[in-house]
Amino acid sequence: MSDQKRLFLVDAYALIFRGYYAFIKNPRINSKGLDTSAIMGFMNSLLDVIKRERPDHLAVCFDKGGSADRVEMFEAYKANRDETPEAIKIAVPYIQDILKAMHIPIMVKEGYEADDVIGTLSKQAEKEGYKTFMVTPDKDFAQLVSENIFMYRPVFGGGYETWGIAEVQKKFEVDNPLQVIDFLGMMGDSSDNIPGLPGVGEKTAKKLLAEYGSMENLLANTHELKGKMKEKIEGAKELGLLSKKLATIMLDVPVTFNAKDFELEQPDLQKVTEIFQELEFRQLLTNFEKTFAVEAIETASEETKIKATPSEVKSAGAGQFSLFGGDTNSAEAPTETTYERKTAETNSHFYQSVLPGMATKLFIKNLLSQSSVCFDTETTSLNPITAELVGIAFSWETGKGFYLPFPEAKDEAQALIEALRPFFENETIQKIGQNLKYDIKVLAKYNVQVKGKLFDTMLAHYLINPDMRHNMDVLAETYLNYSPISIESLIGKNGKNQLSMRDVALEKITEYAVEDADITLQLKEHFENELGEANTQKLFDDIEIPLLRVLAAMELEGINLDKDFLNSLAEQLNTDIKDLEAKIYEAAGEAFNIASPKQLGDILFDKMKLVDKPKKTKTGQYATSEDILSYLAKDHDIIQHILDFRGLSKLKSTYVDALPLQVEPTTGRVHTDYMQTVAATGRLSSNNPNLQNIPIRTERGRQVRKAFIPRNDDYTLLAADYSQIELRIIAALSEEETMIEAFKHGEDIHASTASKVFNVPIGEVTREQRSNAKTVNFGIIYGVSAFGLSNQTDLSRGEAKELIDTYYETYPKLKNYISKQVDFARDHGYVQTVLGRRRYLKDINSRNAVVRAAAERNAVNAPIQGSAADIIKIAMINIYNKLEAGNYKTKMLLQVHDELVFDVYKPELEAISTLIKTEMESAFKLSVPLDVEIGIGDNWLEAH
DNA sequence: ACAGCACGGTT
DNA sequence: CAACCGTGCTGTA
Repeated sequence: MSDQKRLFLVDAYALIFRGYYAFIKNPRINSKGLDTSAIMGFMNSLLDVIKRERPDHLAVCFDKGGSADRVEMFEAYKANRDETPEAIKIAVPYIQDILKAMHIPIMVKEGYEADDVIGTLSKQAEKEGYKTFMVTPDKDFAQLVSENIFMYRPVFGGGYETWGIAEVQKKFEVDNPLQVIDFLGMMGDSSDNIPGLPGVGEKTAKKLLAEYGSMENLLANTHELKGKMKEKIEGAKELGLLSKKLATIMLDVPVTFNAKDFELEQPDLQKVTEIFQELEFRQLLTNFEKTFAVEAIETASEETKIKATPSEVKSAGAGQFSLFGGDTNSAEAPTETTYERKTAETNSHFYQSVLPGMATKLFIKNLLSQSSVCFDTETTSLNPITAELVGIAFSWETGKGFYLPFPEAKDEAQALIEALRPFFENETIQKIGQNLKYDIKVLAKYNVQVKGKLFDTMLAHYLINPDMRHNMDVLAETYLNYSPISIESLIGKNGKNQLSMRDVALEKITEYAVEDADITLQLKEHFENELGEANTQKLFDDIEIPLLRVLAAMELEGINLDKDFLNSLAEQLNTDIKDLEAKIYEAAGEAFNIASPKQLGDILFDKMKLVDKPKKTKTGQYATSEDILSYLAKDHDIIQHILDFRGLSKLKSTYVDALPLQVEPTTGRVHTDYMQTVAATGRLSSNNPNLQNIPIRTERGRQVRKAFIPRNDDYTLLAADYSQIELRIIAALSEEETMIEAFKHGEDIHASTASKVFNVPIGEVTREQRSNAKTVNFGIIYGVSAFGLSNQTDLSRGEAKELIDTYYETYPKLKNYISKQVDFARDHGYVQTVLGRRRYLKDINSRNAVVRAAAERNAVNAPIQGSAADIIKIAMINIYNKLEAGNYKTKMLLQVHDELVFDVYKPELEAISTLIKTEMESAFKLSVPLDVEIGIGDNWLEAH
């Protein structure tokens, strides 16, 4: 690094606004009623920059009176800005006072914006050999970047990024930072009310810039443009030039860079302290003192000391630790802003860290003498496969708990977990946790099993109220009126600057981790009683808890993916997509972004006027969804091309391109994450990646399934599908004999329905009749209406209604069952599955007919979909247990609602096929037989 | 960077 | 018409 001097120029308003909005949800109000959000936000940023960068020279620049020149050019300039918030207006004089006390120059010139001041100063400093850093998030500044001038941009979640020439070239896709002006001029800026060229947004601006290099060159060559864009831009040449001028930062402001004045020196601590005291900035003052390495005053150092663990905190703002004594109404105390909710700071607690050596031995001895313990692992990653243990928190008594930090060295960590093995593998100690599947997976990577009875608070709450969310923070707030320490306060927001758990100080992580265990334990005590209802308890003990271990095993197993195959698929798709793109552009007469429904709608319906009165979406855009476009497909080639383009793009981006990226490098396999508490009906959901929506319906799409393959040549894939499980359930629950008989005789149920509804022999059912019958059969499960049915088929509203009526005549008990479900829901407020899984329907008696109808459909659908989910869950547990007990090499890999996929060790194939079929068909006894179809193959497609 | 929308993939 | 998840675009910030 060179020893070039560094100058930091701070864009005051940008940071003030940023700070103000950071606190917008939780404004800082001090005891005098003053909103100090903006001041605090700005000071935090300023101190942060000083602390990180230790600049030699620094100044803060303000706007004054707006830009006279720009308003003269364009009246509306910045005219649509909202009135500056009161808190910001108040903030400015305070901030300027603080800056004066800090001996930091305030640069401001009447009639100029901070941009211009900073621009002028940075160019002056450059001539004197300085490196200048412009502290601002505002992209406009990118035009000033040079070899010696950089942007220093705060990023969300903390931290900064420095933009030099290379970064600007990349972000804006330009050769020279000066072209940023052309870019801004073209696309405009709604916040500054720079008009820009009509119809030109970010994407188009980049495209035009790449082609023409500048606004002037573009305007000189508009004859090369096509279609609507040509028209629009030719009509706006003046506006374009004006926009560019407005976007240009001025470099001739009458200000002077004076190195001596700009030197960063020691602040006047006395004065700063006075102002901070008035504002009630306690923590900021400590921070300030640390930043300037001033001797901390007695009480301040005292405050840092008490944070050492073990810590006992009685209540926040306890007088004796208050810096200024007497005044405990600090604006920074969380108690001030979070109303009456309890927090770790207001609640008495005793959280201890257990350090290596004797303490650990004693702790484990104590741990092993417990009968029920809540634990929570802290790790380096959310991905349990790569996660390393950072520590584990334990609690078995409300308000108390312990935290065991784990060493970073692998062998030492393994040694510690070995010491804990007797606890985790103890069959008699109950283990309590929130989302235990995660902890179990992490521990499995250390070769430790979690044995004994489990209580998962997330699962418990899922059964108590499936429609809510089940994260610990929500549960704590709802049931304990308690706000846990946020993970963000430890490691920052999710993003590239987020810290690892490893980087968190022991005292902090102890408070955080033990609090989690403590709260989870308290939630367990709460939920235990609520589960009391006989059925819910059984569902919990016999289904969800055992299933958690099954899912953990399936997820750890993962599935083998043929990346090469997908890559070749991607290339084919690419060629076809390019072809379609060319055809579409030709038909449209111009290039546009086909993937943008907005642009597509404009082309089809504004420009080409393919239809008289196009349908609009609820937001007023033209609707371009598949069902609408396919009506037009036969009349216009372009539509078919668009539909094909859509289909192929979706295939490529969502599956073919995305899946290979999801292969876990350490295992070479794809590990989905099954969510056990998301779907309100009891189904699982799958993500990262979602393996429950891999295409199958179209020829092109189903190729993706060929990429899912057995682990090696000794294995084969087996897919086991429940056939028509939901229809069987509704037939059984409604006791509809006609339908039950059809199933008992192994008839094609849709053909059977068609034969009865259309009154023809089953052998003479036409393809169309069967298809319509199939739609109604499914419709029934979803609580169909005539409107919905006619949308799904070629039938008119009237025909649809007639079909539904005949259907109900054919299956009278089915109709009866549906109204019984709705009545039950009205009386009890919930419906339930065959195993007693409940779904509460608060809208079932709503006076709003639309809302009520939706609740009624749920009343019909939830028991059906949910019972099917219950049944396959039972099958999964039983199969898993048999595979384990029989020491089979075969592994269960995937669940897709009514299908299970296995990696079968070939020598076990015969035994396994029988085992799976038997277990699935006998998982639950209905008055209708369950039927399972087994398929085997070298990939998932073949196995069907 | 994030939220909301439109769209489309599965059962 | 039920239950989900992921991608890309767009406007706001």
